[in-house]
Amino acid sequence: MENTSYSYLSREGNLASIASLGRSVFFPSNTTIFEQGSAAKYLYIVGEGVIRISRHLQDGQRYVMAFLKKGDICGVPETGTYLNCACTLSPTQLFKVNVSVLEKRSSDHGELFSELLLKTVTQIRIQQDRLIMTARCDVPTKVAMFLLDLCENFGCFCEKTGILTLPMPRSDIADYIGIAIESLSRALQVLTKQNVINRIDCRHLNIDVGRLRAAATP
Amino acid sequence: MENTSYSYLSREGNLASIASLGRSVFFPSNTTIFEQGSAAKYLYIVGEGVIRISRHLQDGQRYVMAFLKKGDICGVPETGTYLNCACTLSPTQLFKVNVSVLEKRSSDHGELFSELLLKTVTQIRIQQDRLIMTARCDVPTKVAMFLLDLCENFGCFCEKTGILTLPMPRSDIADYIGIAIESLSRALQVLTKQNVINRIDCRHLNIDVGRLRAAATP
DNA sequence: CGAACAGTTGAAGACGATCAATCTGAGTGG
DNA sequence: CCACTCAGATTGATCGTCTTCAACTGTTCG
Repeated sequence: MENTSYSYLSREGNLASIASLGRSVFFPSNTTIFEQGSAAKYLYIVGEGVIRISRHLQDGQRYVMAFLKKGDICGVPETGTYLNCACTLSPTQLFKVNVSVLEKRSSDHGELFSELLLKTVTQIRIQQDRLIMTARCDVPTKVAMFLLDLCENFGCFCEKTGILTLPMPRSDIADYIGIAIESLSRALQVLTKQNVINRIDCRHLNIDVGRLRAAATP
Repeated sequence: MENTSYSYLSREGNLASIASLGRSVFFPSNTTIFEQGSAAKYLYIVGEGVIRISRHLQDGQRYVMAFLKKGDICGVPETGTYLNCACTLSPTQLFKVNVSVLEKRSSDHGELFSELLLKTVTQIRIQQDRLIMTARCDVPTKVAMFLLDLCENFGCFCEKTGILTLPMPRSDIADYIGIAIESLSRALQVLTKQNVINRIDCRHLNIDVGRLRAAATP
């Protein structure tokens, strides 16, 4: 594997140059570092200890997104608020970097890397949502969420007619959601019985967006 | 929600400055853009069309990681090879950017953003693996994968004694894996019966790493 | 027209969730 | 030092959901 064309990414990712912009802070065991929903003013780099990153869902359930260890990073902002909460599992030392410092650095450089960074951070958020969906929702809900995503983001839904044109076959959808093709078919049956969708042919569905949104809420 | 402290990330993420470095290319429907495992020389930004990103697993199964649409990005390299394969679902126009161009730009700027970018790209890869695990593996396999991760990456496994010290309670593990606490307990039973692990007390396990690695392979 | 593939439907079984009961172990106060 | 307590962890029994395998339907294209 040649190492020339992507060395910009393959160097030691120790985050030293970022950590040096912040200050070292300590937390005892079982302490909240930041709350879900609060303003994301700091980015943290773990020095020592183990941290739990978790998400509190509407229904009271909890999902643990990650366990962080030395060299890991959390609090990279995208929307301005923390999407998850962070809590120590052991006495922990962190480097705390003010996000405004990054802002300042960004203007010194070109937009290229910050654009790329934004895209990757967005993708992490999307994958987190998907992870929760995969782990916690039943099949009809998963399918509804997928259809809603198609309607809202893929430009294959006609608002006038209410018709969604599926750009991919059943097998791709099933492999995306992580279910069997047959389960997908049955979930579409369920949604049809609930008058959420109406099958025109296998690539065209009539959608009641309001009901779909309800069906896509766990 | 104030917009000052993170505007470096909140500007329109259209990737225009990156796309401008590449050239426009077209693919017909149902065409492979890149194969899983091949050298990652280009980064792609979707102009028009829908692309399927999928992963082929060892056992012949397939998992669809994502469907990409206008403005989405794929092929951001981390390890030097593509981890997934990309295939068009419709006629597609893309911007194809040589990774070496990014390399060149990186050296012009500080290391800060490329370090951050590497971290986020790594996190995306880890989340992808976790997504596959969550969707496709049975509970004992999931638990084995988790324990192996702890042994290899969290510094809580003593090679001499073969004892793993769990840094978190059962509830955290279960919420991380996405299973019930009781299922976790039963999975540990199964692994014990297979002589993969041996319970000392609820925070300490004797581990047979070789067998654990086997149990963690789907 | 019929072959080949995509999608749907049916029946059986496996797996994990849930609820309830029990066990363990660390911390507390007598 | 020993009961007592309470949360965490395990075990048992039951039930529902999703997978699997199989048969069938429908659609596209030579």
